[in-house]
Amino acid sequence: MPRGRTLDTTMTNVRIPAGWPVTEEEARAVQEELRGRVVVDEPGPPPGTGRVTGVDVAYDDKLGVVAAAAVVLDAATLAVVAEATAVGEVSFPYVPGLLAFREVPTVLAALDALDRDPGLVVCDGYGLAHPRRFGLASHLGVLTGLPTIGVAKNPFTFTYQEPGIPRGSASPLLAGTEVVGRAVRTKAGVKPVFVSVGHRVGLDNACAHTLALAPEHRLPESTRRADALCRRALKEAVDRTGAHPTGDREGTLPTVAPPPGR
DNA sequence: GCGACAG
DNA sequence: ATCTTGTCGC
Repeated sequence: MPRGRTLDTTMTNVRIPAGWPVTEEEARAVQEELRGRVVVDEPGPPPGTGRVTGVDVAYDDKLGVVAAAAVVLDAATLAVVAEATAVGEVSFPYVPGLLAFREVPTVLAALDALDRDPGLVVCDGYGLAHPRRFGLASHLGVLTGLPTIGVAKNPFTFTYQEPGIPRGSASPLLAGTEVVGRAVRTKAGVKPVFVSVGHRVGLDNACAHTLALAPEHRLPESTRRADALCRRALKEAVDRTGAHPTGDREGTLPTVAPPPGR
């Protein structure tokens, strides 16, 4: 029984929820219905206090497997205080604008498996910066009630003026003339990250958190830790149950518990 | 109609 | 996201 890490690390298996959208039309209808529940009039937790949790997912599309990780950091020190992972079956294809339907079930399971309150949740993707103003971070926020923000690596379909070179420079992220987020330079001279509000957090606070979480690298430590953990979890899940060169190659997804007998 | 498009 | 070796740099 390998024990590599020091922290309590939970691992959960996930099935696609009954009634989960199957078509793009159904998924868009769900977004339209949930978008009204996003709360945007709260400033959110002050940066540098309490806890911040990074979430991310990794895929093996060939096997239809997805792994999610949630890593809880102490906001003041950025020390890891808790982690959890979940593995499941891919619940939706990648469609721009419908990313949440691919990630939400497994991410929710990882968050549920944590042994303490996540605090602010930082997503790899967008919140209000979305075609229907309901990206992954907002979706996750509405479903959990937790404050969330989105920090994306690409501008998606939005436009922005290049921020100044120094770390901390920023410029509006625009959908036409509407401000949907902010391009934030977390590292001098390096491509900015794209921050948007998810749920129960203001944009200024979301950007302040992002900068506080990225003192050294372009991406927030929360995202970096979650990214590394979900990749590890995916690899371990595939190594453990996936296709062996000569072994049985029955559809043995990690979600299917090994039959007791037989 | 065609291409672009978070991860 | 993922496919992929070595290589330059702190």
